Amino acid sequence: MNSEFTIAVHSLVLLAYLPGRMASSETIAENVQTNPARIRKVMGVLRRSGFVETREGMRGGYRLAVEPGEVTLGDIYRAMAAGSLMPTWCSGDPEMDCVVGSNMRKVMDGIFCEAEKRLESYLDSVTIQHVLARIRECRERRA
Amino acid sequence: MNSEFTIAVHSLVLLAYLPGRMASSETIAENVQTNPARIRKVMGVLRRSGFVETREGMRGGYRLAVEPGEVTLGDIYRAMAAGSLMPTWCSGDPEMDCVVGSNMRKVMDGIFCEAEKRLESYLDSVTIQHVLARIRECRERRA
DNA sequence: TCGAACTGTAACGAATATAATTACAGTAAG
DNA sequence: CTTACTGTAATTATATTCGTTACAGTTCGA
Repeated sequence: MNSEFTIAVHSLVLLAYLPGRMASSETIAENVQTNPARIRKVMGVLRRSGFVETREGMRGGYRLAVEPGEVTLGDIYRAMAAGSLMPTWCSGDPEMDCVVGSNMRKVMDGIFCEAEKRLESYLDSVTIQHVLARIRECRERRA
Repeated sequence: MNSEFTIAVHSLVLLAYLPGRMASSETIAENVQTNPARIRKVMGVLRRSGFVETREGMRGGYRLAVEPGEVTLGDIYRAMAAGSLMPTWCSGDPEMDCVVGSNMRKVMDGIFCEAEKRLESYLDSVTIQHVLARIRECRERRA
């Protein structure tokens, strides 16, 4: 799994936790524990997908553009990491003689494709709101 | 996803396609399109998990030790690539002050863990026999 | 209108992960 | 006792991921 997915989820949850406010890439980066440029790159994708609004210039930053209960991790996955389940390395070769060697790639593609559907369908059952709620549970359990 | 998983599935399907016979690491490597040392490494794991029998020395090699209809891709996944869904890179830091930053890691862990369960449950529904059958379908469709 | 505080983006380098190669000791068949 | 194998590890090559730096463009406010 792509770690940009994790960053995207973390950032959106943080924005949901700070409703209305603009958070700068530096603020988010500190919370996520990475550098601001990486955050800006991820947020660019989220902006183009309509999940956040951005404002450039002084007092600019990022703000959630959707209801936390309306965005699922599946939506974020599709925007950030679609196809990440399939390994880059593929076995076999369609040009070879053997039935197994020549068709394995296509068959495995189908399997990974179906596996990804299952994964997405689970991720679709979890919203940003859910994630934030789980985080708040952690706090209560500690208290 | 780990590409050793793909190699393992491919190898086992090939062995199921060549029932009874011993296949050498070189034969398998050619079919998979990689090098024999890599195959031997993967087969070592499959042997320790009981999926194949190996014989060293002349005319040695690998042979399926189980019924193709009895081994699922889930079994292979657990042997070869368990935990591969979770990214190595983690966001946040349990030591920090913010509720979000300090708990995100644990919450995401839980989500990836559940996602992996779903993935495994799908992979458990596909056996080596199924994969081989799909490959044979490719041949028939071509004819 | 100028400077400070931001985003957007790309280029580069460092660190890490993945795959190929090579080597060689051990084992079994003939 | 030689040949054809596996088992395993070390080394190198390659690809990917992540961090860093840089800078043009934008907006706010003094």
